[in-house]
Amino acid sequence: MNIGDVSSRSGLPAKTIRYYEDIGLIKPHRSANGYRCFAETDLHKLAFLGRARALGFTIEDCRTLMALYEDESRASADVKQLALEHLAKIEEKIADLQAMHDTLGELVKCCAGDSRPDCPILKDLSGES
Amino acid sequence: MNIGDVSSRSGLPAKTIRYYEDIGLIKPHRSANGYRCFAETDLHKLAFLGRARALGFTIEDCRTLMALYEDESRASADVKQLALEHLAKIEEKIADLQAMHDTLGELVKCCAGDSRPDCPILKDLSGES
DNA sequence: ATGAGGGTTCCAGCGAGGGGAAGGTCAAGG
DNA sequence: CCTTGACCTTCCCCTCGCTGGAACCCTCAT
Repeated sequence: MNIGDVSSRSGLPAKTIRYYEDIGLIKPHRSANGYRCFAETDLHKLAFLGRARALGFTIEDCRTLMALYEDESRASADVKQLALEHLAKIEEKIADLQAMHDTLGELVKCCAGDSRPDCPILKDLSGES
Repeated sequence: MNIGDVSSRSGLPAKTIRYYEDIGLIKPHRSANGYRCFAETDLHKLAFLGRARALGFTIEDCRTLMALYEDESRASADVKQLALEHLAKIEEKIADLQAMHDTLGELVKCCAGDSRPDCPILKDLSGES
């Protein structure tokens, strides 16, 4: 398979696939003409990576997850720990965003949103509380 | 005021303050020795920027907000619209993160997390559903 | 022969700064 | 007077996960 086929079958842009090779996540062979030559296992790995990235795992997490996946003697505890740490980071981000949302939501609610210059949002940002 | 004073009084790192000057958000004067020389108004602007950034506004949003703040004849509607757009982006991010959280949470719940290699998380990532 | 539509490499850039080097300036202490 | 240490300056590279584009090569159909 050439990169275009792998791209459409995995849903990942060709650029991303080249990048993943660059950083050593996959190691496709090369044809005589220099083109990357992907096997089914490469496609499978790329799909794995796509799903892991979609769950928000970092590239380094993905590297670890792939290694665990390929290690037949892994302990599921290691996978679970990684997932739990990631889950905690997600929760933290949600909490941060939620705090912003609440604060900004309050300010927005207090803003008339008309043609007058009076604005509680700007007032808050400027420090007049 | 030198940059160190402004930094400690605004809570922003000196690097960030120099960066904000670089991209034209503030324009401190210079002393004879080449040091940046901040007035109270600069400090005030930096505090404004700090609060806007803490609410998750992008630098470009901050630029617009500052312009609105300094425009005595602004319409609060313009501020509110910017805030509402930002609020929508925040909500979108929260929704994305929440979806990840839910999916990953389910997988984690199903994973024994012991010394055996069997792992529903890896199973899901590998596409065996 | 030529054009379209693959593929390849390499370089630059995004946002919002952070790290650190190399050097100038200033006040206090010996 | 000299030095030390704490500031300040500019400059350039690094982050993360790609993305865009330039310049070039390969293959097949017309």
